[in-house]
Amino acid sequence: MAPLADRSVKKKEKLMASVANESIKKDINRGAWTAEEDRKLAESIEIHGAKKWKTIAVKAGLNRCGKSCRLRWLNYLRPNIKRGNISDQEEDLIIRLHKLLGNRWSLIAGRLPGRTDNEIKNYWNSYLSKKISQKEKQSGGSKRDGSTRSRTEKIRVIETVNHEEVRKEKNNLSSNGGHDQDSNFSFDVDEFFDFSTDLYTSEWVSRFLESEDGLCEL
DNA sequence: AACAACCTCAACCGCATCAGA
DNA sequence: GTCTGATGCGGTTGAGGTTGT
Repeated sequence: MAPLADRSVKKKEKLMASVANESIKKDINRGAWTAEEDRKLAESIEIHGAKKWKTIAVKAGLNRCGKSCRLRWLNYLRPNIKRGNISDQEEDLIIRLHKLLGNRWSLIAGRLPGRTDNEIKNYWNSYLSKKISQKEKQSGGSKRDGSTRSRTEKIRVIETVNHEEVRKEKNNLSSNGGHDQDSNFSFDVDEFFDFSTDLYTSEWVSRFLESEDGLCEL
């Protein structure tokens, strides 16, 4: 691995190279937030509300883009945020919801009060994905050693497994209702379920979670 | 102790969607 | 209808910390 200083230089070069990026043209602050910036952002949101992020950034006197402010607020400064130590129950819920919804992190986060989509995504990518890989290895599913995969590749594998599991879940559910049990049944979760409204998703997920207790074997 | 390899998580990027003009 | 700016989301990156040799 390249030394930290080298990596930093490379990152800067990469950033400067992307001339099209508006924020760079305007010489906007990037990287880690300072306590002072956090304070200014929180104050500005208190006054203007958590909307119009560009305005909030300007009014707060922050040399940041609106997107960056929004992300900082949602993932770090927002009240009632739970940090660290994801409980067994939460972990179980994440696994079950991911099985159902795939990488829809915001929807999953919506079912876990105080948790952010970013946190759940990170937790999945850094911890749960490995747990599932190990589980797969134990069941003799993969010929290749999981440790040799790149992270992106690992995620892809999980996604594939996930879609297969979702299909099975739906077959199970539909068979309960006396529907098609054909093993060649092809299922597209996006086509079949309308995720366009949170209300629908929320209701459906609740019913799913109530009805599938014990389905997760991890 | 020094270095490399690995891990975690905050932050960024690009794209899609939405809302208002 | 379409253009434009704002917002939201998922994928990816990389700084800094931890662990292994």
